[in-house]
Amino acid sequence: MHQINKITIKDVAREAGCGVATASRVLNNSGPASAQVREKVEKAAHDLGFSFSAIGRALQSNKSMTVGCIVPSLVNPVFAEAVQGVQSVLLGSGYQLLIASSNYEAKADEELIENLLSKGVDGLLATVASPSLSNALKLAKTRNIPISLMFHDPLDGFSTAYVDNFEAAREVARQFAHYQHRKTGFLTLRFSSSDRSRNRYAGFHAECKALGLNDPILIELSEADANMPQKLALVLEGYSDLTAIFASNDFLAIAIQKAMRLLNKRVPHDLSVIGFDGIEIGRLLEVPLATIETDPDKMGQQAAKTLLKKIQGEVGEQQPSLPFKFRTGATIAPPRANSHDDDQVAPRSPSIHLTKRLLNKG
Amino acid sequence: MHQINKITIKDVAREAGCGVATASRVLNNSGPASAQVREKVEKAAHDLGFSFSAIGRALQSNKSMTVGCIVPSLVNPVFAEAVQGVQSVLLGSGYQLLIASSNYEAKADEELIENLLSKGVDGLLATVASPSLSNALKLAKTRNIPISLMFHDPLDGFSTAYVDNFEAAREVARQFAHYQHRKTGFLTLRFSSSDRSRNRYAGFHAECKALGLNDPILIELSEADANMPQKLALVLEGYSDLTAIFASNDFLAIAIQKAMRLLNKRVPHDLSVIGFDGIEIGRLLEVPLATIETDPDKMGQQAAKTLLKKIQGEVGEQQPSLPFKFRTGATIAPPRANSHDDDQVAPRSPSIHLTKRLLNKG
DNA sequence: TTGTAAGCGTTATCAT
DNA sequence: ATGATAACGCTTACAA
Repeated sequence: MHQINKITIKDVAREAGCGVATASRVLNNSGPASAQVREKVEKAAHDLGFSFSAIGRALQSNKSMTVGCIVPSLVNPVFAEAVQGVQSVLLGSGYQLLIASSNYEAKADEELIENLLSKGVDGLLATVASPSLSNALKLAKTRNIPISLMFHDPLDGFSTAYVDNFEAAREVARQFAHYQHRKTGFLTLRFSSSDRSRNRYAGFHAECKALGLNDPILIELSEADANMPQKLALVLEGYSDLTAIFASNDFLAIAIQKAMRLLNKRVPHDLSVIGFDGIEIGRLLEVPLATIETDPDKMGQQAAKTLLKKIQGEVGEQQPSLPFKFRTGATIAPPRANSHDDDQVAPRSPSIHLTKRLLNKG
Repeated sequence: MHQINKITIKDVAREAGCGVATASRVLNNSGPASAQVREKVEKAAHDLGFSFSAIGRALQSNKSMTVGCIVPSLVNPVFAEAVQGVQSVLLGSGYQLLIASSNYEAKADEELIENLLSKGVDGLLATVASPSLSNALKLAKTRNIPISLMFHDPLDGFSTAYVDNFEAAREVARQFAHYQHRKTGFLTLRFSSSDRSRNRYAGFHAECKALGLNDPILIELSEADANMPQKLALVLEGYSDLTAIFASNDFLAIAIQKAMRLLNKRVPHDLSVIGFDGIEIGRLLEVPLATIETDPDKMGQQAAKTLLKKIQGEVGEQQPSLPFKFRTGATIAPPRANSHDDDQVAPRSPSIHLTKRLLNKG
């Protein structure tokens, strides 16, 4: 019951009273044709509502005019913007995007890429758990399918569009140092499966060390911790000696602010926070978020441009890392003079009591 | 230089020393085969690293195992979540998603859908400027390609997954009425090209009328207005008699809060605000956003499920509208007693002066 | 149980 | 300038 009415080039040729080759030539402007027959073919195609089958074309030309793109998530605005950037570049190019999101699962990465390959994509844009361990990416290379990575640091044999997470994280350490913080933490989700997060921590750690700060505490959250401010508050309570936290992304940073409010504490008075990504909403907050600004849209654009070059047989060499910028905000300030000046309005309830209260809420 | 190494089923057959039909039957478990040859074929396929070409299959079976999806934007979290919902449903189904975003442009809608059709998608998920005016959608129907709309109100001949924008907007009016507001506004982007926005305004307007409030003022913003709090502030200044604004989405609502801060006014003291969508971040704000909560993820899921049913030849009947819920927040309160109690700390500068100051900033 | 061959829609080659 | 035909990778009659 599906697909009635499929008009093929044969139909057009028959209607126009010519051979299929002629019809093809006319419709593609790919060869000679008398004005006579040209007219007839065009009329026939129009009358019949003909449009080419990309599948037939793909089979014959070995080009699908499709680019595959795999990202961990589309809900994360960082990736969504990157994809948007990709789209904007592809728009005029004749290529279309086949998008898949892995939900941050390495296994899904593999399956989806294989699927993309079987669909004959002409190129691959990817942000995966681990490019170097991906057999599917290896397979793509074997088949000589152009690949551009996004968000990943440069890696042997791949080209990538990225910000230098390590360097950006060093800047965060410098900012904290500048504000006299010594006891810092790094808050992240999925530390083990995100090279971005690991690189950020590494850079942060290295620069803290270099500047003589304490080693930053690594705090890895579960999905649930991150999504429920109450739970996050409980976690943060356990680290009340820290005066500053570097959040691996802006959402976490915003969640921290919320959690601190639940604890009757204030940002930046009781805890300074710096985020990462520079999402737009950070600017609109009552307490504008200090963060590392990046440009995922541009990242997507760069990756897509490089990929197109490669597809067209050009070199598509590795571009330098994209710029980042520290955007200051009201979430960072010097630490309180010292822990004894509890002149806060809200009394600090004993931890265990507070914990119960919070749990009952959640 | 591309696509070296393409292993086809012919190669497998040759390597296994059998005919292609046999290889196909083995690899698909679609017919008889001796244990002997079965083994050989499997080994050959494995050794050669064979994988099927979806293109070849699509051409022969007239099924691409691909579903096309068109949304106005992926950066808008509402659509991103819907797409995520779609993906989650499609995940186990064998169908893959071909995504396109139109950037809210009706012309792009048409082109992209046609492109999708030429790629032989087996079904279409769409959120477009105007389903009823879309020739491309008409074409899809002509070809008997199943379609599910998302976000659109029910429309003759289409099935859709949606929330009842009209009803939801009435609830907003009721809330404002309950808090004694009489002078309200409706703030939106792209009023003319978004049926959602129009339906929301219609419902809001109708219920305001029914409850005896003033007719709500329709305020349509340009992209620039919405993205720059300073500009938005200028706009809002022009409507200082309003005591409550219904923002067509949560981002606008958050932007209003920011703009009011720039004007040295406060939400909800000087202006009550209710948003739409219920994005997560609204909860995390210092002043949690009152809004209409919807579930775009579920919307995507429903649309995808219905579409799959249709593709498989089942009925896929229209589902009822998805539920929405008013989520109260700190952005709504009764209007100030009256305009003369200017006991604010910040003096209200004369409009013209303020305007200049703001413009210099932006 | 197995293999040969037709056909899906297109384009390129090669005669005419 | 035009048209017949092979080829792309696959599945499915059909024949053996």
